[in-house]
Amino acid sequence: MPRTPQQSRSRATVEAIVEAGFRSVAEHGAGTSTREIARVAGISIGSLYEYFDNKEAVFAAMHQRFIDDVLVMIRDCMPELMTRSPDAATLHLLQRFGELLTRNDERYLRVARQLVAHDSLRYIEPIRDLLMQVVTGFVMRWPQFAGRPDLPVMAYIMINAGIFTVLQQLSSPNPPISYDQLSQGLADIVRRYLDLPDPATSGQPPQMTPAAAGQEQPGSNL
Amino acid sequence: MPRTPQQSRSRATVEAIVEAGFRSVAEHGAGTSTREIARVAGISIGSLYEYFDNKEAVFAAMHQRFIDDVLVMIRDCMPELMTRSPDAATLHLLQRFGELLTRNDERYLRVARQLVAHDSLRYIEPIRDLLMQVVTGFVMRWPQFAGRPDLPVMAYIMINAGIFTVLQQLSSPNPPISYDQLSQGLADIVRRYLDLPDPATSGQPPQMTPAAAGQEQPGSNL
Amino acid sequence: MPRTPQQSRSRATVEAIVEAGFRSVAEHGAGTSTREIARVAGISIGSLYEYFDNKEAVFAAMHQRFIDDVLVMIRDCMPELMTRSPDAATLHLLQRFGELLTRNDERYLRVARQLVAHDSLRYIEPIRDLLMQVVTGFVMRWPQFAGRPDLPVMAYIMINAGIFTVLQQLSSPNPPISYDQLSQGLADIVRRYLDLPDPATSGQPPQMTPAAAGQEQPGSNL
Amino acid sequence: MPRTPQQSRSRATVEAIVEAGFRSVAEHGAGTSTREIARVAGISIGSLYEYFDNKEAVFAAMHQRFIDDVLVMIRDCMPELMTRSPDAATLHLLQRFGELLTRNDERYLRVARQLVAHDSLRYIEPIRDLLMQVVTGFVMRWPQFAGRPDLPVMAYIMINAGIFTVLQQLSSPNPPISYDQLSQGLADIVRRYLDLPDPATSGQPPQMTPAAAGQEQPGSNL
DNA sequence: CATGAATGAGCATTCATTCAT
DNA sequence: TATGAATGAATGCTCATTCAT
Repeated sequence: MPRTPQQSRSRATVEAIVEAGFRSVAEHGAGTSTREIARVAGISIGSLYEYFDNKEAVFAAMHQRFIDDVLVMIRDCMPELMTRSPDAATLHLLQRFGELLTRNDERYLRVARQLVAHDSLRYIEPIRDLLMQVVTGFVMRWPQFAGRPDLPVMAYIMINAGIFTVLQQLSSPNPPISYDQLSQGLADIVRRYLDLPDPATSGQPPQMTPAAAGQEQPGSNL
Repeated sequence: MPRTPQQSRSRATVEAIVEAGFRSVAEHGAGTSTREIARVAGISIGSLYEYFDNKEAVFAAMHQRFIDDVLVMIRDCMPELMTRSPDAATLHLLQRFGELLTRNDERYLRVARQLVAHDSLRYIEPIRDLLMQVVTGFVMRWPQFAGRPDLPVMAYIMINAGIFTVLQQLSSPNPPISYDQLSQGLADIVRRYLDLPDPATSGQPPQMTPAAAGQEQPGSNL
Repeated sequence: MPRTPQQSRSRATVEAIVEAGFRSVAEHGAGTSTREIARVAGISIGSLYEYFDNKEAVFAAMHQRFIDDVLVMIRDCMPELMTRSPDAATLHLLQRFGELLTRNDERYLRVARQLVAHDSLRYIEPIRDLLMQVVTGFVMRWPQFAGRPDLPVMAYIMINAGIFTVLQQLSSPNPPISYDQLSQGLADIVRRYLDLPDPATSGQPPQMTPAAAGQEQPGSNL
Repeated sequence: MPRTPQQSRSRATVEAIVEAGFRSVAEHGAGTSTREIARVAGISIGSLYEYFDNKEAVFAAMHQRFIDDVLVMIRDCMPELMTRSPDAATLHLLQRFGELLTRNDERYLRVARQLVAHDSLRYIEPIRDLLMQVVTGFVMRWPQFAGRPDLPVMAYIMINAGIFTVLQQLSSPNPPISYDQLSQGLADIVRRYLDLPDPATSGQPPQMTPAAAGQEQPGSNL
């Protein structure tokens, strides 16, 4: 029955343990021991168990920390995203997501791969849900997309494709394509799905207004 | 240390161990023990170590077996694939891939998720390489795709997207979309990338000839 | 190290700890922790160690409390016992003893069994000594018993037999005989030892006077 | 899943562990560790767990060993017991029981006290049952006892009284009475219950025949 | 070749006790 | 006096691996 961190000292210790958890996983993999985590945190093994019920709880805290940071990142992006076209927004989000995963010695990247291996995949649902909200936001701005019956399905697929190809990309020691190419490719898939013009070949301004975008594509093939 | 299986008896034992490995992982998860594997294989733990250096080697053999079976499956499909349009071929391949992963108590699905969690992601490179060959095969039949500078990149992305979204789909207890929707969606992404006509709305026959396909889409909007 | 409780506040804290000890043992068994005892007592673990040297000391205090309560109970009974015949007194005492052991969630029963398991059996000596005094009291009232050379030995045996068979009886989930049968049986053993008449078959009043009792059994076969 | 000891080597190891269990409990008390038991047995901790599921299983084996030895002892006595009067048989049994408990550094004495402390009291039921059979044997030889309605109850009480007073006696460092006095006293209680003549004062031979005993006590208070 | 008993490092977890505040 | 965070030795148990037979 670990204490709830009420005081600043306790809070700092909890923080140190989670931090040590990331570091230990980075160094020894998912099979790292509570002893190692405590050692890295600079506390005794007994103290670790003062703050966490068991090893699982430490990992859950790490997972939650990762998820929370992703959610914060997306929310931070939200206003910026809404000023862009869907494909440009995709590009922007992928950049930010890649940065987040590789920050701090790639700690989140390792944790994210653990999440895939465990049943813990459910942990990423909040992320998918928030991204679906982003899609909904776009639909309100580009009403011509609203009628597509396959929008929810395609959004779900593209979100998953984005998450997992990025994970795979960042986990590869020698990826055959660059992260930029990956991002551009995913954005291209989004653009094609929405029948948006190719900014590289089109003479039109890439930063079209939502209203204009809708009018320019009256014959949307849906 | 362990002998190379030269004789048929030895080969059969190795086979039994790998098979037992799949069964044990299916029943006890990735943390299954060498004892359990030996027990299921019907041999002594000592014999297991006659044929495999260590536990890791057994898992590596299982991974290799999985990869080999995927490669065989793709090669088997190859003639059939070449008679279809790229998007129809995608659909066909995804069906076969899904079947392979869920065969035998989902044994390959479990192993595939382990591959993601480990550094073992490199194991799937041969699969990607073979799929790239499939793409090359299509390019030879549909010459109009050959000139696309982004083809290798987009193929790589779509292959990865296909593999990982399928893994994620099959691993979800309650996926929000069906496997069929996922396959259709991925095929749709391929179709849009290649500017192929939507078989559902187009009045043209979906099983167009390669030559026709090229000529029918002269004004491709890319 | 721990202070002697001189002030009422301290005395109350000691009391709270002992009380919490009984409650914790009742709930978590003999292996309950000092943390749990402190928690139940509503004090910090640090405070517990202000009043008790160690865990053992808390248990010793509980044992002492149990012994003291038994002694008080016997002393309270004393006048009543002296008005009865020895076998009737035995019956009365066994009833009171049983009640004491099962009071308060059987707390004393649990403690008593611990005493048997530990070397702590010496704790019950004061009880035996007091019961021997009860016997002495009877001897003064029934002088004909005084001459028996085996009286101290038999008294000792019967006292022990009474204590342990009662403990065993109360600890059994499904005892083959009832507590009442046990008490009657033990009283019967006392009655037979003293050659007292069977109250069930004898026409004489069971509440004979001590003097009469002696005269009625002149030919005692001892 | 510890192996069943099939081979003589295994059987010897199991034996060594049980033996070490007794020794460890003798030295360190009931709280002795599996490590200590393994050390005393001269094997590794891993081997201990090859033969026993867990610590509890080792203790259960010790308990069983004790119970079995008591049962064997009683069965060995049985023919001898049946040639004696009930009180003489009681005396004989108590001597043998005392010897068994104090053999081998009093190992069984310590274990027996543990049995009292645990819920393991149920372990001694087989002993009580066998002793009840002994009583039944006597009843068949001394038919005049058969009609006593309180015989089962009194037998149960005396058996328990015998077991627990002996345990208590042998556990006391300075018992106020001798083991011989205790045995004589318990036998005396039996004799009085059955209205047998006092062998010390009676001119009759103590080894009366069962038939004679029945005839000599026609006015048995039953 | 096969066996399986034996090993012991390692792990998660507990808990009596201390001591700085 | 009181607190409770911190400690770390100790425990029950697992399991990959070895090696004598």
